[in-house]
Amino acid sequence: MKLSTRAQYGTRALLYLAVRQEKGPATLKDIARSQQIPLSYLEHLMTPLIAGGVVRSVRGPRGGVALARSSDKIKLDEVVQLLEGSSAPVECVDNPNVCDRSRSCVTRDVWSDLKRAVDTVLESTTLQDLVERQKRKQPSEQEMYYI
Amino acid sequence: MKLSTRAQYGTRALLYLAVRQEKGPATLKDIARSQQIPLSYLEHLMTPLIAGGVVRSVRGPRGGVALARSSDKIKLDEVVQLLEGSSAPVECVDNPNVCDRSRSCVTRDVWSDLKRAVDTVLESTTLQDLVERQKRKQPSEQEMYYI
DNA sequence: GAGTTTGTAGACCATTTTAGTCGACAATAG
DNA sequence: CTATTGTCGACTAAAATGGTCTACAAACTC
Ligand code: FES
Ligand code: FES
Repeated sequence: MKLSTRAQYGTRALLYLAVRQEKGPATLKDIARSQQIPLSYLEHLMTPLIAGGVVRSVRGPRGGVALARSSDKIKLDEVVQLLEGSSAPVECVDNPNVCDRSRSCVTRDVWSDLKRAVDTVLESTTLQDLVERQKRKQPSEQEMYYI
Repeated sequence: MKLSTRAQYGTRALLYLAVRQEKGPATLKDIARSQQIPLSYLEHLMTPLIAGGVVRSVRGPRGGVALARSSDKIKLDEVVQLLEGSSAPVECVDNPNVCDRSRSCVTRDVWSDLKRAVDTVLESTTLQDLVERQKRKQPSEQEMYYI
């Protein structure tokens, strides 16, 4: 039940954008430096986030990326879905046909419960929630370095 | 958030043992055939389960493996732990020192929530629960083939 | 419109993990 | 002793992961 670095890096990057939302777009370079993510890897994480409508980008000088919506409208389940795919721990939870006996398989029921539990957590957490938790933890922090 | 085949195969194998618990040990060969698991792979799954005290084994003719305890005393979290390691989605949840800022990291808090949610499901499900769910689903099934 | 600054797309690659095989061996029933 | 079972370790093929690099496209500045 591991999460790849994609979701970890991606969430950190989005949190960074959420914190400085009013300051306009941030460059990928800034995000990469501040969040300790390899720049050329971060590019690849942005692609699905942009395609998924979570982030918008502006090219050219003074460009960068920013959240496409306000942070309280972005739930983590969407972020994780875009970066890692479904949260189903085994494929047949989403797609019963891959196992021929899935109709009567009780282990599949457990894996479904697992997916439901994970989604419940991720659906109930928005980027704004993270920003607020962070304010509570380090109210006087000036810049947000590596989380 | 994927589960490897180890946990899937392992759980199926244990469920098989739970269903036929009173019949004494089953051979690995039987389990492998019935649950569609490569025999030589199944051997490797049994090792940690035996070491972890979930399964006991008997060598020699008429030998095999059986549950080491009654099925209602075996929770799935133990099984998954033995076969996959911790359910923590990122390492710093279990071991905060791997990230230097873990004290103030809010994304880590989310991953902790995730682990908690997963563990809650797995701790509240025993092999006996699975057996009962199965009886309810296919009360007249004679043998348990591939789940 | 030349030049610089940004993001975009794709091919490419090294390492690690996963899933599995194989062969030798150990225990034990008969 | 021998057949039958489990045990252990080395090995391997294939996939996933985590990343780099090059070429390019858009947009702003002068
Ligand atoms: S249906 Fe897919 S594991 Fe049983
Ligand atoms: S502390 Fe490990 S990801 Fe933030």
